[in-house]
Amino acid sequence: MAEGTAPKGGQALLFLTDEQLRKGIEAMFFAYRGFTADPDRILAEKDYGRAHHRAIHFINRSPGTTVNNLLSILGVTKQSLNRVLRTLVEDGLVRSEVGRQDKRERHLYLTEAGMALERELSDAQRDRMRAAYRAAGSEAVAGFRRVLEAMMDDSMRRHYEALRDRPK
Amino acid sequence: MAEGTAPKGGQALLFLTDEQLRKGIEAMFFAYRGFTADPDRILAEKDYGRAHHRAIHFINRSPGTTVNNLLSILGVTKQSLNRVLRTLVEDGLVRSEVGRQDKRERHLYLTEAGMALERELSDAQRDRMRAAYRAAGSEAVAGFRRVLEAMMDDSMRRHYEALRDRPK
DNA sequence: TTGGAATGTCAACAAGGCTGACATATTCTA
DNA sequence: TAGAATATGTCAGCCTTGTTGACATTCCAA
Repeated sequence: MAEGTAPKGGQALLFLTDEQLRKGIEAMFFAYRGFTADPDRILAEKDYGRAHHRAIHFINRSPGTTVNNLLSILGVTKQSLNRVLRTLVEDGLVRSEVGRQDKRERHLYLTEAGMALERELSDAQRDRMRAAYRAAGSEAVAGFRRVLEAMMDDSMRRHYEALRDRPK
Repeated sequence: MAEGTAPKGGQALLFLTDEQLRKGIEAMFFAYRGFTADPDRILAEKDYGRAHHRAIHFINRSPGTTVNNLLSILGVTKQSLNRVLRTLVEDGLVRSEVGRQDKRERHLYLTEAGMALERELSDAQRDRMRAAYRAAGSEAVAGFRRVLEAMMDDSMRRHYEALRDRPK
């Protein structure tokens, strides 16, 4: 801890100018565009959008997840998610199974084709992330994650952490 | 440099697992939601959207900027931007002035009312950013920015840097 | 066994992206 | 100076992805 500040309590009391904060805000804005650019290009070719990517990503991360769970991770309405899921099921990328215990629930899985697209998308996104990490160095990476984690809403952080250490 | 890796060349050769990269990707996703949540709430009350926020932000950052410049910063079509600008001008938040040298250009400025909304939005966003920075510590902040900057497309980084050190 | 809660589907609407075509004013250039 | 190029605005229409409302099915508890 402690760098460019006088640490008083246990936590360093950072001196933060509006200018520094504003740079962080703009960095976030411009970087997010880069973050989504590569998958967006792949998706556009296949007539899918970001919503499809998000669904595919989290189904892959938690195979067998229910629609409701996905809903609360993605933070959209069920109607909105449903439209995306329907096309993915129609196109044979996602399989939807009626729950055994509770038949109201649908459990979602990627098919082989779904996994193939997931790999293509996440490879592209990981490539950029890897390049950024390499360019920034390992200390930067740790800091990057810490700031992002602190920026999340609590409900999102819960989802994030629930996914964290599952090696897939 | 060098942490959890064997530094070979001048640049540390980070050892990055897919797992680490995936966490970074998910952190980015969930954090961006938090990043936009507060302004989104304010905007919703006033029947504006994120598109209005973006326009207001960058007009504030570069008063007198032209439509064309804004277009290339925002990366949208002029039709799309125009729809937003028209409502902002109609509502008296933005002023559009015919250029003195080149009368084809329009120069954009925030009105008093526009500045007031800008302050409200950026205060909310800065508050969250400040809290995240404080929670993460000053070393983390530097790393955060470095990774984000490395993640941008070149064209976006140019815009970002052009804005960087202007104290407003 | 029945009424309420949970889950998911269908229909319709809005915001904000997009393309294409075109008008207007202005500036630059051959 | 005529014509090309530039900067902006506008109309029309499309798509994705959000929204709300209405409704069907299933489960569970009183």
